[in-house]
Amino acid sequence: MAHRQDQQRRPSIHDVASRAGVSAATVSKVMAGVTTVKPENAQRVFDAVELLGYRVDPLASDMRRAKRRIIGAIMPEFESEFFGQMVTQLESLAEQRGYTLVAASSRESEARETEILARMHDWRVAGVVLAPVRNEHGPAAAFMKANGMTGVLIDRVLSDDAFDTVSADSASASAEVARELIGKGHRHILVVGLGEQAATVRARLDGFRATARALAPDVRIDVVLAETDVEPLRARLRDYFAKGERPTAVYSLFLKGTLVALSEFRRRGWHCPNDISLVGFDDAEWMQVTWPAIAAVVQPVRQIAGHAMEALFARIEGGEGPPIARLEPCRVLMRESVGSPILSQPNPT
Amino acid sequence: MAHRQDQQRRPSIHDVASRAGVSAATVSKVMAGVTTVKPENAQRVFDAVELLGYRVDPLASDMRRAKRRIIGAIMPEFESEFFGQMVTQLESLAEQRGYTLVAASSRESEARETEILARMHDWRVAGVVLAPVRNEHGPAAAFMKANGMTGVLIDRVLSDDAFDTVSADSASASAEVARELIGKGHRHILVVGLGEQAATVRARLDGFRATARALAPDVRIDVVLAETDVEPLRARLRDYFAKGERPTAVYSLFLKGTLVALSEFRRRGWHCPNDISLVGFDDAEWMQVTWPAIAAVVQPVRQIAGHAMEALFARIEGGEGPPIARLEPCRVLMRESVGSPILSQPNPT
DNA sequence: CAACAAAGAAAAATCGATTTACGCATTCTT
DNA sequence: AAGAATGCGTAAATCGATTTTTCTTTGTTG
Repeated sequence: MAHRQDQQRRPSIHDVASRAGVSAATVSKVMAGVTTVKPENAQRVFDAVELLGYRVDPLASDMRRAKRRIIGAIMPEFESEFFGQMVTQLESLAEQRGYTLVAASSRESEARETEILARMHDWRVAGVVLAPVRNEHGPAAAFMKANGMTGVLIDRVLSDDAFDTVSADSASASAEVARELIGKGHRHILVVGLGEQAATVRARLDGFRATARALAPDVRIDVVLAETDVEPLRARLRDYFAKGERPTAVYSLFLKGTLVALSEFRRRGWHCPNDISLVGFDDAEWMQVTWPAIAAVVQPVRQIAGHAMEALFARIEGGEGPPIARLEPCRVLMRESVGSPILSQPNPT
Repeated sequence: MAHRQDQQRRPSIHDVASRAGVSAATVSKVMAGVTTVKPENAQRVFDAVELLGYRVDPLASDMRRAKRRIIGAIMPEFESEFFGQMVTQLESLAEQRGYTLVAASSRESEARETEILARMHDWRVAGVVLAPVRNEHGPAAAFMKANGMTGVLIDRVLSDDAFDTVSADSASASAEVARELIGKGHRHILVVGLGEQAATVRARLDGFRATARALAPDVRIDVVLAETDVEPLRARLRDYFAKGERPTAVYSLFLKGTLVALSEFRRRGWHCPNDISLVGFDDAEWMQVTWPAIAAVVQPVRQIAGHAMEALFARIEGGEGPPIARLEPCRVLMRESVGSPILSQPNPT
């Protein structure tokens, strides 16, 4: 009997109340830490809670609030280290504040992004951390605005007129990559990337180009981009090389681009850095153990997650004022995949 | 006014009811697809729903049920492709059934695992997909049993007396790796891995050893394992090689082990497959673009996720019977990192 | 000591659904 | 044609908390 009750039905606030000989309202106050309860009664409540193993039902607890203690997170994907770490961080930060994080993957689809958002709106989430598939001007952000949702935009965004934004300082990082490559003597550089529409791609491209041209006006910068899918990018890159183009360095604006570039190098039998140099935006654990180690721009995941949550909770708690656009500085790790083009000329194709 | 209402307060079932001129109970029935409502009334409800943009509040809707339409997922981490894909799949499957997935990372800690589970129990989740940090005998599974929770155990498990389990067929895959390596002529093989306590490590090790010995009784198999952390493993591996041990192939039982092995090869200037062969459990996208491409055992993520959810929902819907332990077959991709030891002897250290 | 203020707790309303119990017409049996 | 069965709805109870309102006490003060 007792056993069965333990297993089947959890004690409610009323069970605690009757056990402690007080009303449910008093139990609620004690649980919430309100101080206007006589110490003696509070103790009786604590004892009953202990005895019954009572824990507040967060679902019932959220019923009466307009803003529930749930945060939604929407990421383009979960498979990469970047978003994996991001979700881990966000979850941890939400938990610290007593919120539950519900994460969902838009799987690189703007349509799904909006569907997920609608479902999160159904849950009356207190706020949303959205890493949009393309940029801040998509239907998802519009949905959030139209429905008066609280949220923060991260990663593939620059700034918005309704929401706070937090992203990596792509332009500065790209400028540093440009300095490194120009400094090493590269004068013909190919930039590859996915996500033509992503706000950050423009920033990365422009930041790179401006700095490279400023340092070496004679530099030639070619660009090969594709929208969402990897295969079109691969095809375009293949065409580019098939035309006989022979840049001395490749700068990839996204992780997937780095993988595509590497696999094209493989196909052609080129090795880094002797035949060609490579540096990519987005670091990954494997990049430091391969031979050669791959140079990469490291995004400050913790800072992005931290500031995003900070901004979000400030808004949830009623913070006013114009939206803030934050840019977090990146680190550029120049590894073995980058060398000097002088050294790469001895055995030309 | 109207605008404000649109933005601030979402319509409730009562708003729909009064607009349609019926009771809330009738609206509830129409939304649930009950057929005992007069078509005319149903139409009025649909119209009102359309007009007001009404959507059921899942939180309120779950209030009255014992089993809420929420599924919990606990993974050791989110940073690797394997668990990233797993969460993506689980989320998609939960959504298909009208459930919300709440995912959390135990960050490789059994203590956190239990805390998360307690929180999910507070939410009265209908079921849990748990990928335990160590194995099925940890405190998390015990907690689930003690509280009568419904759940499925995946990945680092073999079988359990209370829960259905789904995992990769580590033993068979390892046997195939053994056949490949022995077939290529390797007679001194090092097995490295993390997670001594993981159920699957034992299976992988035993499967490998049994088959290798059966095919080549003279084979020498060394083992270097560490519990949870990467650094102790790295140190042990370094010691092992420092002693002058010179296996012709390394089989890593976990992704992190593969990374550690690769970085140790780097340190010593060894190249695959000429100086040493390498094959790892767990595939990753980058493994096919590096030079050499890294041989790997591919785990069937979709199958594991699919069968886990199938088993879970069967139990949620009251399915009886003894727990089922499922093993899903893996694919072994032999890539360039594996060669013949004959070829690797020309330039010995 | 009457009058009034402040404390503290209980009662009741509320959040937004679902579900049960029951009422009122019709329709079906025999 | 009386009684049972059925179809379709509604009112009210319920889920488990929080919050507002009301009601006792107790304490203070003129």
